Amino acid sequence: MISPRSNPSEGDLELLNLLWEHGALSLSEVHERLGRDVGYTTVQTRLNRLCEKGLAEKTKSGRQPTHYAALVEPAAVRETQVDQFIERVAPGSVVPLVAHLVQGTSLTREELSELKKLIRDAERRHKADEEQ
Amino acid sequence: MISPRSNPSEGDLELLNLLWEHGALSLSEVHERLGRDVGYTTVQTRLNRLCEKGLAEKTKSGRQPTHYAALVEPAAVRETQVDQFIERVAPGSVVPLVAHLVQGTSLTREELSELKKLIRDAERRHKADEEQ
DNA sequence: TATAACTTATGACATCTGTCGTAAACGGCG
DNA sequence: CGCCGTTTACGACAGATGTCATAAGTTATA
Repeated sequence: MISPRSNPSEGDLELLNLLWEHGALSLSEVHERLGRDVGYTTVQTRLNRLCEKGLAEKTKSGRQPTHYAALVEPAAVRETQVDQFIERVAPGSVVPLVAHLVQGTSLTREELSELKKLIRDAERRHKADEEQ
Repeated sequence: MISPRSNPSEGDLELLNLLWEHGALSLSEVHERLGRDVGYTTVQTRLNRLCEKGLAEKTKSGRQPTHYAALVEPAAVRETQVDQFIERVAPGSVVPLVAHLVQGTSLTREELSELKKLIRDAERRHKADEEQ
């Protein structure tokens, strides 16, 4: 895994999410898929800065327009983001945050069972630790 | 609840966390409690900007130095932050993020039970909705 | 090939944020 | 009263970020 030279900004993540979802994209493809109404060269600048930060790279093949490919893994970036977020928003108190998430109506039944399973696993690990 | 004129930045949250924890503080008190090594007038500027944003206010009583008091509730701010965070970091997929939290953070047994209860409640609400 | 369409390079600008210096205002004490 | 430490006001600056315009280069096609 290449280490990025700096943290992705909010806008960087907007772009990275697209590259993660669709794979390498050309400037015009990114511009299309950005739902928002933003200038073409704005997207260009932001993609280039993404490269300068080591978060993406330009790949050229034949006479296709340059494509931009993410250089960082979604899971890794997101985990770092989560950790930093907790640190700055609610130092040392995750429960209320998760509570808000779970109470927001968005979760499906499947997601709820997944979470339940995660918690059961965590409890098991807890118990195992105590028995040491 | 007063509505803030803009979103708290990362640095704003650092200050707000202090004001939420200790109540209204004077500039020098904030400066002390900020563990980091940062200039006195830096803290001054940042506290004043917090006020300009409608996130805090100056309160003067007698000949005490001015105190800064948060004007927004921690829970409300944090919930907004969580929602925005999810939207930009992992649009529409909370589970992996919560997974990382549950696995990475060392939650106590009590916290785990709380979470379990939250999920049970959410499942109940889910079921109730279906039976409509 | 010439022209239109698309792609790319550059430079510019405003705002936000974190950082600080300088200096004025204020309050207590000798 | 006059000095000194504290408090406050104000302005400045740099870097990050989002925004875009202009123009040069490239590709496809009529």
